[in-house]
Amino acid sequence: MAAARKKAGKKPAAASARRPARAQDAPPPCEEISSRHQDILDAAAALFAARGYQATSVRDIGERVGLLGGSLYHYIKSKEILFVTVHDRALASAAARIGAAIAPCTDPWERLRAASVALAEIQLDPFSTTTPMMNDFRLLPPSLQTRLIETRDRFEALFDTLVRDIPLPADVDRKIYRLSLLTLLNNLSGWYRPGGMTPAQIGDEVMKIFRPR
Amino acid sequence: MAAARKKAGKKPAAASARRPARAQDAPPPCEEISSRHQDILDAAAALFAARGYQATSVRDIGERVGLLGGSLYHYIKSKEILFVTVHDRALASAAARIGAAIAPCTDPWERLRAASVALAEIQLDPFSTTTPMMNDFRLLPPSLQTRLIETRDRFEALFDTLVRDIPLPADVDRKIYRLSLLTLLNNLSGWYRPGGMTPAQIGDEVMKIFRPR
DNA sequence: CCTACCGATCGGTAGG
DNA sequence: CCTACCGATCGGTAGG
Repeated sequence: MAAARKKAGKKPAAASARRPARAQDAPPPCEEISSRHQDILDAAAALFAARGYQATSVRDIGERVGLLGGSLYHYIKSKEILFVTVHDRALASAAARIGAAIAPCTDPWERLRAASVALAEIQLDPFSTTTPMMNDFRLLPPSLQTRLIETRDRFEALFDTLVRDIPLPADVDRKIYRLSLLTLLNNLSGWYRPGGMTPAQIGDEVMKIFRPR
Repeated sequence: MAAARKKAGKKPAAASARRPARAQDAPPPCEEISSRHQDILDAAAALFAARGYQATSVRDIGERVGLLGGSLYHYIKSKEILFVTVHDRALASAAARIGAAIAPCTDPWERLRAASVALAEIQLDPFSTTTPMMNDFRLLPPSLQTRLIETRDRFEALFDTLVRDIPLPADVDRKIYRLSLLTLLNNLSGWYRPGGMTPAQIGDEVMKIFRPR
């Protein structure tokens, strides 16, 4: 990281060099602007997921897309709002992936298993950008925290339905059950190391624990 | 937080004012030095637990004990090493508390239940300083990360023994089982809100899920 | 234990 | 989209 900053004497023009030249007086086509904006969202997602909000600077994000930090502010309003945008998109993408995974299943236990395996795969995919951002909003201002918590709660409501449908002993608290399962799956990356079990196998093992025998 | 910094025009002499005056030429008694050092460790533990490593500045810690940030460096070597010290002490204290909780139990399930309830109480105690620091070493240099992970692994080995002793279906992976239980208990503060169940009741509910019926 | 400061870095802006 | 900069803050140090 320090080395990357040291050798940054070269102009960060790599991204625009990859793009076909465009006459300077022609207005930028709408697609190019949104494509650059998309690059920024992708770079921010990867860095926030890997290092967290506080440890990611706008200059880091700019470097990834071939811009200086200040130049990002033509596309974003603030670092905080950028994080909220990235967070919302990541959860929406995760929800879609889980929805597709449970669609073919009808048995309640099969549906919960399919959703758990899908969430395990999302959280452990090294190229996924949903990973550990789900938690740790503490570094953002409280106003944004409530926004983020609302989005996360809406995402987790998916599991609310799935847990409601499974048969469980009467003395098991379904809210604790659901929160326990989600906490577990969301924090797999805290101890998972590639090379052993696959994410799908881990999801299956977790379901063994959570399914009464 | 901003308000506290704003009104800091007053000299931060509160701590030394509470202490009885000492003749300026007398050598400082050894106990006073270690007491001040202890105050720093306590303040750092509370702030690291509440805000995390990165969001806690040495000036914040100094303010809590009535010193300026730079003055801390008479007692500490660096912020990083201060964190390692605080972390080690917190885990040692937690291990002692859990050891005391399981001592009266002989039945393997009772021992695991007692340990889980004790860990839930530690993680949810608002005055405890063990809370969420167990994870999130990402902001520290890798050399210290391995130190911290070693300490944490030694702490969690306590649960290794407990899980080894319980009867479980042959197809349940005990490593996944142990890591799942620990992940769960260590992240209770992510969703727990005071006023509902007690930490002990939550520990009991979690054990219901993890105990095969 | 403070004063006074170092160099680095931060999010963000003006002005072109 | 860059240059050049703002004010704030950071961990840490010298020198008394």
